[in-house]
Amino acid sequence: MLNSYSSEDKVLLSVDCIIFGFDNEGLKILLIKRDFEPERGKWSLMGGFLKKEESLNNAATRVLNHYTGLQNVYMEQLYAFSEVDRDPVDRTISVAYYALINIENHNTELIKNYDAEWFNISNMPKLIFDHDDMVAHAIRRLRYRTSTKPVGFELLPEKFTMRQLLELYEAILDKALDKRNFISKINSLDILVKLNEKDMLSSRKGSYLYMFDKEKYDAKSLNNFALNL
Amino acid sequence: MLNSYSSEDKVLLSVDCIIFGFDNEGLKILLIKRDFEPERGKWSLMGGFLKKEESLNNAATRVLNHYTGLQNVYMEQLYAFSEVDRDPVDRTISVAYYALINIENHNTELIKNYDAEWFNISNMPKLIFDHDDMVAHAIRRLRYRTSTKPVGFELLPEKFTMRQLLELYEAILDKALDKRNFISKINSLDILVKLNEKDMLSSRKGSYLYMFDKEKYDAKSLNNFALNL
DNA sequence: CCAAAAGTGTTGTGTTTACACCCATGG
DNA sequence: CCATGGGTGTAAACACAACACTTTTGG
Repeated sequence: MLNSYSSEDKVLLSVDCIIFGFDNEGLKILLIKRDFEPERGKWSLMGGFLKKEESLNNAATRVLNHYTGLQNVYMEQLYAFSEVDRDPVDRTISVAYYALINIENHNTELIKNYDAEWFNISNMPKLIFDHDDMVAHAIRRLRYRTSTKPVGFELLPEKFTMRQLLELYEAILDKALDKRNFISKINSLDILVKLNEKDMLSSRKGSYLYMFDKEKYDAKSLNNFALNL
Repeated sequence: MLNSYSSEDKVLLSVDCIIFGFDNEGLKILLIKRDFEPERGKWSLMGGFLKKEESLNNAATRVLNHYTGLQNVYMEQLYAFSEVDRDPVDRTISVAYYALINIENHNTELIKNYDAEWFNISNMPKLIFDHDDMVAHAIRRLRYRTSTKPVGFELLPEKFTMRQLLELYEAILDKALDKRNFISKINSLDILVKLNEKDMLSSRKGSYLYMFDKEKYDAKSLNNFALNL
């Protein structure tokens, strides 16, 4: 009789998503007002339970899509949170994921219906359960990941200015960066294309738009792009 | 009726441990010969199921202690593996942990009884299920962690020579390091104490023994010791 | 013509790498 | 006395950090 591990305990597994976005006000995360007990009305990450016939990655993707309407989003598994009393209702282990989205692309209708809201990471409400820990983890991981892989572009529109890119890195790393040094480091990586097109909204002179050149980046097959900021 | 999420699926959760050790032959991991079906007789990581009343960290610690007799071991959660068909017997999500132990300290009787064996990481058998992935993950994480936190010492005896430390880093990073540069980097961190005691086994001249000075390290409260090797 | 942001290089400092010889000792 | 590993410093190349002025143009 070997087709089950019959005497072992089974538990609930959930995923919780830390959804990052970026705009000219800084780095933000998307939170939802919980509409069921316990902790109804408190702010929470977006989550859901793992179904028996899906992987954790699938579950995280499903949850993200459900709340934002988005697909093909950069997501990464963070950590499994498993303190026995972390959820007062039932024993639940939660695997946290973070996602990087272009804040302009998601379905604003959808998030309004869910009572969701973007919060600046420096100005966030207290969250339920251990969700604050999850967010802290996510920010640490995002800092590491952005200095190691070109994932920052996921948070920007397809075409962006150097100023936007600079401000993105400043927001993620939470420190001021030198404009000239930053630009020459980025240029030395040789993974952007400069377009013959300017963004005229931010200044009279206008500033050039750039795009991330994924082909070029992949061709280099760096396993680590070591952006030492 | 709010004291359960009653309609959600429950699943089995297990932990699997990648146990690293180091000796003069290199970096090793401890594997066990599986003694039940399926895959009886194949090599496997040491694992066990999560019990309802313990956290994942507790479960990992319990499993490690069960197989090695060790306590107070450096362990870190790696990643949750959740492909639907990863375990043919039953739907099981497994959270991988890695541990760093001083290979001389564990209970050799115990591991003999369990049909366990140390394998050099460059010379490992194929493992069951997705355990090879877990090991690959663990090695990557160990590389990152050792260049960022002083965890390498967990793999060495309390007193060790510079040569041992050098060879440890060479084994972890899988590359040759320059002896003089390595020693001056380590010394510049100022976290070792040089003892008035030599190891006379490795050479006629004898080489000085060192200890990691945790107090000194903590006092500096570096959040990252940036050993750029 | 002026306010506001864009764009652009150089220099000093510190870090990293490459490299080779003498020392101490047990046998 | 010699074989073996232990221990030590310097110079060149490179990467990083600090720094300020000119350009453009809409209003």
